[in-house]
Amino acid sequence: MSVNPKNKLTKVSPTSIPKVVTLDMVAKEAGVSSATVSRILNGTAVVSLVRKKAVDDAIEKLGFVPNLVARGLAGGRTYSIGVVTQSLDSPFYGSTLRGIEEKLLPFGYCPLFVSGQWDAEVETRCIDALRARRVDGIIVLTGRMTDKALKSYAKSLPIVVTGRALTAPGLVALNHDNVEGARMATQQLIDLGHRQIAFISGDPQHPDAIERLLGYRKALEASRIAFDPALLAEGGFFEASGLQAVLELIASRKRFTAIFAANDQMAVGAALGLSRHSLRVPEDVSLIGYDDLASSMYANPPLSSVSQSAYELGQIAADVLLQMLAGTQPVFELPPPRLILRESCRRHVN
Amino acid sequence: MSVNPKNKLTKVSPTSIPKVVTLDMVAKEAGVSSATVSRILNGTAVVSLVRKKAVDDAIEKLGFVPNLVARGLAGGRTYSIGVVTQSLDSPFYGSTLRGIEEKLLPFGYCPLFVSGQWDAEVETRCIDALRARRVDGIIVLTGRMTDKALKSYAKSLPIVVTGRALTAPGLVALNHDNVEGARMATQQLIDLGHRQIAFISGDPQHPDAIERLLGYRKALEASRIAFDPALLAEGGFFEASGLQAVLELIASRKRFTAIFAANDQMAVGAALGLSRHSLRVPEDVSLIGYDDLASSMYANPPLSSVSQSAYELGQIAADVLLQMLAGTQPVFELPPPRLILRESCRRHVN
DNA sequence: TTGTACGCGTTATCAC
DNA sequence: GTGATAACGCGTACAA
Repeated sequence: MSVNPKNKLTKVSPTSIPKVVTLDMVAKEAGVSSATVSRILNGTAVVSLVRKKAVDDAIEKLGFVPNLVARGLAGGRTYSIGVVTQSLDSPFYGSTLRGIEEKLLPFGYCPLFVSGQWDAEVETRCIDALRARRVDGIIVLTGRMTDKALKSYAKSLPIVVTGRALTAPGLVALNHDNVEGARMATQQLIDLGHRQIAFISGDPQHPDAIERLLGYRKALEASRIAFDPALLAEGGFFEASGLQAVLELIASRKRFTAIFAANDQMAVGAALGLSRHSLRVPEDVSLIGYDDLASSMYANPPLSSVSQSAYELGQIAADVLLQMLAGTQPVFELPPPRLILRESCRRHVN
Repeated sequence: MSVNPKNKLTKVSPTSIPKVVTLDMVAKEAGVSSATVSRILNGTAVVSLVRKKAVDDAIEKLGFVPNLVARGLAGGRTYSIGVVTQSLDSPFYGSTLRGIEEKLLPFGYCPLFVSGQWDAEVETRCIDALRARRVDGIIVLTGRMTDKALKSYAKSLPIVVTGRALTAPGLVALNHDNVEGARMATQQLIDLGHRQIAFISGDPQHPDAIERLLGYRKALEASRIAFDPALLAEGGFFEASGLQAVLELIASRKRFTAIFAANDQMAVGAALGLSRHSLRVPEDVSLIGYDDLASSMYANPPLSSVSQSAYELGQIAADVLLQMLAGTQPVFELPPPRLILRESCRRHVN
């Protein structure tokens, strides 16, 4: 039984000052003009040390906290970034949100998360809501909206979007190489001696799904394995659909020795479906997923997967937006897909 | 292979108007005063139909979108609610955040999520940041901050906090009955004939952990089973700690036929640890978790768990805050813990 | 270096 | 009902 080393007390004195303190009050207290206080707060201009000391003391004494709403109105920048995710409880995007937040905070920016629910109309409303709140920029995670609509928004606001390949002024797209990731996963199964490899695709509306199917087929072709539509099962990126897909696959009596699922959630569902029919992973069927969710390491058995580092993606997206806001040409490097091998796949033996 | 029924086109026309349109411009266009436009926008007073029509047309024509920052400054309310969660990628709180968002949006409020990282100081900074942004109210999910600090904040801002039992003016606490939930889970294992029931606790700094241990002991006492410290393993609420705890338990050579883990993530880790030693769930060891994560239904085997309906919790928290903002005495009912039985536990046979 | 004065876009308080 | 006009709290020319 481990002992917690840092048993530090959690006593924290709140800054709570019920009264509202304004910059003007600080100015009065310090005996200077409000402009001087503002200058000190923003480092806009050089201020004499005596006055600076007086102002700092006054701020401390009164417990002054700048009103960011007023600052936003006056300065034109709100120091908040809109983030359109699809669902706040997505295990994949959750890490991305964390990456965004951690990158933004040190620079004084605060993310404003809204969810688009995989619906173009909802997304549009989200973006409009963010614009009404005068965010300084927007990060869109994948999304269903058309490229055209996105480009149009980019005219008035810097935008970073993931999961697409397009370029436009004021718009940077961060596109993960799904084809290559899927190819790697499939190739791995081929290298392990598998020839009947089933593929559980994602929602065909989703570009990721299409690209991953492409990568699957690409690997098969490279090894001169004929693509068999009977080995293709359509899923919807959630666990339930992976389970369903495997049940259909089994019911079809089509033989397969391995499954590549277009994401980890479906892979987990598939694993359950297999065990329902007493098929063991990896003894009877090898299994690989996609996304490398944090939980996949603890699946039973630990799931092999293609990592597209959701957390880093968030950090990069935020970083790129920060660069755009700074007015510099954004430079960035997207990590390539990485195959994470765990215990869910093994060599096929006849 | 299922066919997607709603193959609706995703064409959405963006509201994008690069030019900034102000309320004054609308007023000029409609030939009325800005006050009238504001009144129509907010329904503050009765306006003649002719003018209303003119204003509505002008709004439509110019594509006017109210500046919520300016509105916040002038009106004193920002229509945004601060939400202090602990980690944006928590599978448990993710559902809660979704519940909060879905409840708030229809009322014109927008949640502002920040994460406290299970650290009282970080939380304090979060709340200060939210106050600087002039949120109308705050929801704190559990949190490490002292009750005293929280009460102090509540003096200047309505606060809803989960995972605590305390009352104060301007403060409502939504407390889940952890003791009862843990008691139910343990009792279930006892009812199944288990007598050596190990308990993997959570981070002892966390009130939930303490209460769930209490519930575990309460159930044992009720059945006159002596509490055995050797069956207690300390975890930290993450998968890794559940795995570690089980390995320690096994290494200690202490016999046990069932495990109750203080949350699902540790339960999943524990399941992996058991399989590392060729112990099957539930044939050799029964297992119950806590939280009923969305993914637990698809664990292998599907995990029995105590549900505290994270999603509903979020909805209720938001609803209570909305009531406080409306000035009414909040009424609400917290759902009791529910035991969700799946395939990870079974009757103990000698 | 420092202060004055105005503007940011909206709501709220008056009179009419 | 409706329209001036004063806040709201801060940034920033401009002048000193």
